[in-house]
Amino acid sequence: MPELPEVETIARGVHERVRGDRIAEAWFSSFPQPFKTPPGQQAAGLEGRVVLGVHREGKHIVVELGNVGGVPSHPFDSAQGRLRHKNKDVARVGHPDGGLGEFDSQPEAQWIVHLGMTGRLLVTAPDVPIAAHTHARLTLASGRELRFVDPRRFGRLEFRDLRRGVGFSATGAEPLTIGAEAFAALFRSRKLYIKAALLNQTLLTGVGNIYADESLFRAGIRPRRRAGRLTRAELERLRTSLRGVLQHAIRLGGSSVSDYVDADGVRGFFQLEHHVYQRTGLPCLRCATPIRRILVAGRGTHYCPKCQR
DNA sequence: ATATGGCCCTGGTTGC
DNA sequence: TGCAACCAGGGCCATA
Repeated sequence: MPELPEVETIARGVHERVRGDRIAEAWFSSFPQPFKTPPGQQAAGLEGRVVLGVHREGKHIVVELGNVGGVPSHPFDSAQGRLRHKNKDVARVGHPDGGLGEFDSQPEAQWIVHLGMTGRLLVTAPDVPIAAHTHARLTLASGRELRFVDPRRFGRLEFRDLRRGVGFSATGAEPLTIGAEAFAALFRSRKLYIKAALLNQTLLTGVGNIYADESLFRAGIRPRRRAGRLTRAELERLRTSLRGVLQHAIRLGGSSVSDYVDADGVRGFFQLEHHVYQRTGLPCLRCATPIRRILVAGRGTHYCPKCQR
């Protein structure tokens, strides 16, 4: 289940691999489920456009696209495509910044990918077999393909023409950068459980079930505390715990239980050392009390009854 | 306005 | 052993 750290890792990986490449052809499956924009409209908007960059907003991957007729700032050498594809250092040769630097031209459109529960965004060689539940295939000028695979179809694909509308922006605050004052204000006088509040994407964006449970454990707060009843000190512990666990997971390259696959299609199974998540009945790593599992906001919720008050 | 619960989906796990 | 029922949950929508 991709949350902020997994999506960040995937966005960075895709950025490094496809920046400067051109979308030659776009194919979409006939399932209606994953498409916020009709597939035909997405294909028409994507074909011919240049990928200026890829970044994360909340749990969304935003692909910034340049104009149809333009020349890519860093044209991809198709003969070297595979070599670059397999070696990150080589891939950086054409991109001195090597990261999420400024665009070289103004984005005209965006392709927005939400991975849902089981979505994967892969950069592959064209001869890699098509996985089951592949819903999108973008053939790139370099010869490689950008594929979207999603068995459960909880993911979403959207195309935005920036000349006709506004760009994508996440609904909630970024947990990595939000300050103490703004964080406390999010929960003030709210009656819902703090666990439910952390999952609410209109308050904070990017936090899912794993990091909600883990940050509450690290902050020593029970998931069924009412959000508005937390003290200022508890909120500050929660903010720093959340930021810390997210940053840690990003450093590890994202963590997940079963569905995370990195942009290369290589299983990036960097399972974070979860303290409570899916450790029901196992001893708490801090005090050895068995971890308890309850249901909050329809989600499995794990906590230590002794460490969390 | 705020909060809750049902629904969409398939694959892996559980239980008989 | 085999098969069916069950469970997982992010986001959206209807409802209270």
